[in-house]
Amino acid sequence: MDKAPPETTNTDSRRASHGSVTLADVAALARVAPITVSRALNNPDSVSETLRSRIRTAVDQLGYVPNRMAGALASAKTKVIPVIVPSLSNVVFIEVIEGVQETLTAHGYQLLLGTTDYNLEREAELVSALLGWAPPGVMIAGLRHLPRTNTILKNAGLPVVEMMEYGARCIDMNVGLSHFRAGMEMAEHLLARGYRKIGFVGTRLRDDYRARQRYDGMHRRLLESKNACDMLFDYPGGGSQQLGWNALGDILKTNPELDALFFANDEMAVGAILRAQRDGIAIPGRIAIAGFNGLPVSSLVTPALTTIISPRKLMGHTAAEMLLARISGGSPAARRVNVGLELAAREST
Amino acid sequence: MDKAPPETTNTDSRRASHGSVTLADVAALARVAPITVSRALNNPDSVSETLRSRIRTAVDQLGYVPNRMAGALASAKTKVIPVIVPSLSNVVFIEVIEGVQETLTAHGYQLLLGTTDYNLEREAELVSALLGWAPPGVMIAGLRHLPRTNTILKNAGLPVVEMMEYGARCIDMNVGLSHFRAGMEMAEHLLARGYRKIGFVGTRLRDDYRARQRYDGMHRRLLESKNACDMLFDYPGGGSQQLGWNALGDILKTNPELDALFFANDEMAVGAILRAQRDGIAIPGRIAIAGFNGLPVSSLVTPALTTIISPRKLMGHTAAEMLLARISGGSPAARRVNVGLELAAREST
DNA sequence: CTGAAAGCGCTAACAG
DNA sequence: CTGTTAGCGCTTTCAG
Repeated sequence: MDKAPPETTNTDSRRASHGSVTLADVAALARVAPITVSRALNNPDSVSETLRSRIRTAVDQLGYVPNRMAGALASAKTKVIPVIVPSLSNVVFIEVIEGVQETLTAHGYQLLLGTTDYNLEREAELVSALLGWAPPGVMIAGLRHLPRTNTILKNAGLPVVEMMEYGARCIDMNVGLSHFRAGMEMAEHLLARGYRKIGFVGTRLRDDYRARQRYDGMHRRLLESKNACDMLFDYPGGGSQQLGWNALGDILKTNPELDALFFANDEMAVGAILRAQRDGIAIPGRIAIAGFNGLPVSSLVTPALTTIISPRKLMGHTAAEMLLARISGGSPAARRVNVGLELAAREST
Repeated sequence: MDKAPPETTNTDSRRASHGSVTLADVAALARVAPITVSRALNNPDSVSETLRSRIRTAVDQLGYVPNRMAGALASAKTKVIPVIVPSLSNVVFIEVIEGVQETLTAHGYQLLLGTTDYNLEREAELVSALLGWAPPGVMIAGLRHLPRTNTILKNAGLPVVEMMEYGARCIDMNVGLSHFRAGMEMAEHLLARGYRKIGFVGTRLRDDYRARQRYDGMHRRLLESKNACDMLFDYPGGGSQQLGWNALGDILKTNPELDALFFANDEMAVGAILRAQRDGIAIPGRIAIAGFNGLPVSSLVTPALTTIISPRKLMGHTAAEMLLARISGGSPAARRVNVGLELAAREST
C-alpha cells in the first residue's frame, strides 16, 4: 500500500531527473485525457471548472513543468525570440535589449540572445542557427547583412525587425535613426559655433559602419562649407573611455590645428573630457568635444558634453511592439519607424 | 462537399512559414536514409566521404535548417543555457553575461536570457519556465532564492552555477566573491586613512542584498573600532550616476559631519565625484569617496576613485567553464570558486 | 465540453 | 558504414 503523503509534505514522489513528469502523468493523476490537461493549461476557458481544478492540483502535486520542445514541435510555435546584436560592450545595445526584453516578457515571450562581434559571417550563421528554433520572429541590429543572411531571413517568411539604424530598404520592418543625419546635424552645430577643423574619432570603424555613417554625414556637411575640413581617426578596439582619454592626448600632439573633436560615442568623449580635466586642457577653449548617444553621464561631466541623444530604450520597445503586432497576425502602425534624434548643445562645444 | 485543397505533393507549403524543408527531404534528394543525414550533420566522421558530400550538396541546395525542437525532443538534449540575472541596467551583470556568452558560444552553446528585476517571485517563475526547455544546465545570479526555487533547481538534477557572490551553501556550484568581505576591506582602508564617520550610499537595498552585505561588512568592521560610526543611505532606484550626483549634495547638507562616503557602486561614486568637481567640493579634503566594482572610468576621474575591483568577466568565464565541465560529464576543478577582489586605493580617499 | 487517434521532425537503439 | 524501427511529449485534427 502506498502511503498518502500529508498535503504539507509536497516532496515529489520519485527522483525527478528533469522533465520526468509528463503531461500523461498529470492526466493519469487527474483521471482525464492528456489533451484535457493540455487544454486546461493553454486555454483554461475551454475546460470545465471541475476538471480544471482537479488538473491544477495534479500539476502542483507533481511539480509538472511542460516540455516546451514537445509543445513547440507539435504546434510549430515558440515564444522565444532571437535578438541579434553586434556586442554587449556597447551600452547602446544593452539599452535596446533592455527595452526589447521589457516588452517581450510583458507579453510572455522570451529572449534568445546572440552576439556577432560585428562579424557578418558569424551573423549569418547565428541567424540560421537561431531559425532552427522556429521562432515566431527575429530581431536583429543593423540594416547591412550578407546577401545570404537577407535571403534566409526573407525565405523564412516571418516577421523581422531590423533595429538601430533607419534606412530605405529593410527585410521586413525597421526601427532606428539615421546616423548619416546625426553626423550632418553635429557638423551643422559645430560649424555654427565657429569650428572649422574637425576630427572624427572612432574605433573599429570598418566594422562599426553606423559610426562611419555619422562620419560620412559630418563629412558631407563640411564639404558644403568653405574652409572647413575634417580628419578621420580610427583606433583599434578597447575600452571606450580609456580610448577617448588616450586619443585626446595623441591628437592634440599630432594635430594641434584641430579645433573640435566629434567622438563616435559618449563614452569616448567623456574619457576625453576627463583627460582634459586632469591635464588642465581647456574645453572648449583649446578644443571642443562632442559625443553621440546622450548617456546620462554626458550631462554630469564638466564641461557638460554636447551630444546627440538617441532614444535607445524607446527603440527597443517600439521594435518589440512592432514584431509582436505582426506575430499576432495584425500589422504594426508602420513598417518603418524613424525614432529621431535630438542634439543637446552643451558646454563642451 | 467541402473544398478539398489541391493535393499537389505532401511537401507542399500549406504554411511553409519557416524551414519547411525537413531532414526527410534532404534524405530523399541525397537518396539515403534520414538517419544518415542526421549522422552526417551531427557526427560527420561516422559517414563515408561519398555520402557526406552528396548530403552536403542536398542540404545546401534545399537550404535545410535543422529543426532544433525535434532534435532536442528526440535526444533530450539542448545547447541552450538559461542565464538569469536581476537586471541589465547594472554594468556588472552585463560584463558577467559577456564572459558567459564568450565561453558558451565558443563551445557551441546558446544563451537564453532572463531578468528578474530583483524579484524573487519572478525568479522562481522564470526558473521553472526556462527549465521547460530542458536545458543542460542553468546559470543564475545570487545565492538567495525562494525555497521553491531551490527545490525546483535541486530536483531538476542538472548542473547549476550560482554567480556573483561567494558563500557557504549553494545549490550545486558557486562562483563569486564575498561582498561582506569587500565591505570589511573598504572599512579597513577608510579607517587606516583616518576616516571615522562613514556613510554608505546605495539604492534599492532591500532588493540588492549584495550591496547590503557590503554595508554589513563595513558596519561590522567599524563596530570593532572605537569612535567610528556609520550611516546608511538608501535611495530609490534610478540612474546610478545621477543618483550619486544628487546624493552628494543632499548628504553634505543633511549630514555635514560625515567624512567619507562608500557608494554601492562605481557609477554612483563617479556621479558624486563629478558633482564635487562641478561644485568645487574638495575630495578627499572635504569628504572622501569610495566605490565598488573597479569600472575603467574609476581611474579616469579626478580625483581617481578608490574602489574595489571585482573580476567580472573572469567570473562569467569561470562560471561557464565550470558548467560546461559538468555538462560534459566531467567535474570542474572545484565546486566553489572565490574569484577574490582587489582594493585599489586611489586619490579619492 | 471531452476524448481518440495521428503525427510534428528528429534521433536512440538495434540490426545488417 | 548504413538502414530499420520506434518513439521523445505534446498538440492537432476529428469525433462524440
